[in-house]
Amino acid sequence: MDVQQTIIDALKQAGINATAQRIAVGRYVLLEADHPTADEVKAAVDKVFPKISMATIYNTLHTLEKAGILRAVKLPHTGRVVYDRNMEPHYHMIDEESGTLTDLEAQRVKLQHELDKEYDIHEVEIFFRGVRKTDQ
Amino acid sequence: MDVQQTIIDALKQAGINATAQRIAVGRYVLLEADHPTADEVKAAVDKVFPKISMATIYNTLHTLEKAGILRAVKLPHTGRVVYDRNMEPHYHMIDEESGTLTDLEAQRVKLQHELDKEYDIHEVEIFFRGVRKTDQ
DNA sequence: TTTAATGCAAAGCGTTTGCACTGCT
DNA sequence: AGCAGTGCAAACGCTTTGCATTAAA
Repeated sequence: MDVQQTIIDALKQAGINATAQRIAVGRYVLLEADHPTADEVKAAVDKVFPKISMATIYNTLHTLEKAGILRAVKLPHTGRVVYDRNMEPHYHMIDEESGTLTDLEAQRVKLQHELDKEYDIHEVEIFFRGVRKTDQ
Repeated sequence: MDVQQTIIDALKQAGINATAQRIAVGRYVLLEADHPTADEVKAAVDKVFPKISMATIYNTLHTLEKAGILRAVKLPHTGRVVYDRNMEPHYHMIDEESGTLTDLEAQRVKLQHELDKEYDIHEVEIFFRGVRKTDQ
């Protein structure tokens, strides 16, 4: 099955009408990209689908979010939004040197607290910030 | 010792020239406020010091940040910046009902991971999101 | 034909900037 | 006079909006 069809199926499964623009955006953010900003999505999609408008980029990203197959992450250092196709529980490492954002599977971090006594906790967001050690 | 003098001393200690505007802003963000936005700082300071400009608000907040006596926190749900006078290591709880931000002392949350093997970690930011349980 | 999706341009919001003005020293 | 601090207004970057146009069912 080709990539195009994979995306069309994914969109349909999510209840999203698979238009050409949505397929192009979906293909990039759901299969190819790694935490892109909206700009980067536009730049990438433009190559394949010139003249797509920023409004459609945002519309589509919001549609994917609402459908539960994409997540917007607001970065605390820049304040910018990046899009994350990893829908599993996970945290983020921000490499201060490169600016790169890396996913950390939830099981790599153990959290202990007694906040449940006071709160119904719906989500825990963690950003680690640091630099990758030089391998030696 | 009165409040005014406390702030003047705090500013001087931080190497900041204690102008009238800075005292007004400092008094609010360092003593009175609880995670205010820049707007809220302006609104509060305006009562005491009408016609202060947004530029001066931001200038002063940045000056306090650079002096290490105030911290800017970018909220992941709204993307807005709030100012935090708590300079001890701590995390944040966002009450989804009220929008309130509460500090959580670092020792209330135990974090275990082996990321230090790969990274020099400079900071860990945690946002808990949930609602306060109804006392029963 | 009537509904959904798109594209454009304008507006919005919070923040930053440039620059002239003020007021201490 | 010199200089840090201030205020205004314009610019900024990203995102959202309104609305007319197009494509699709």
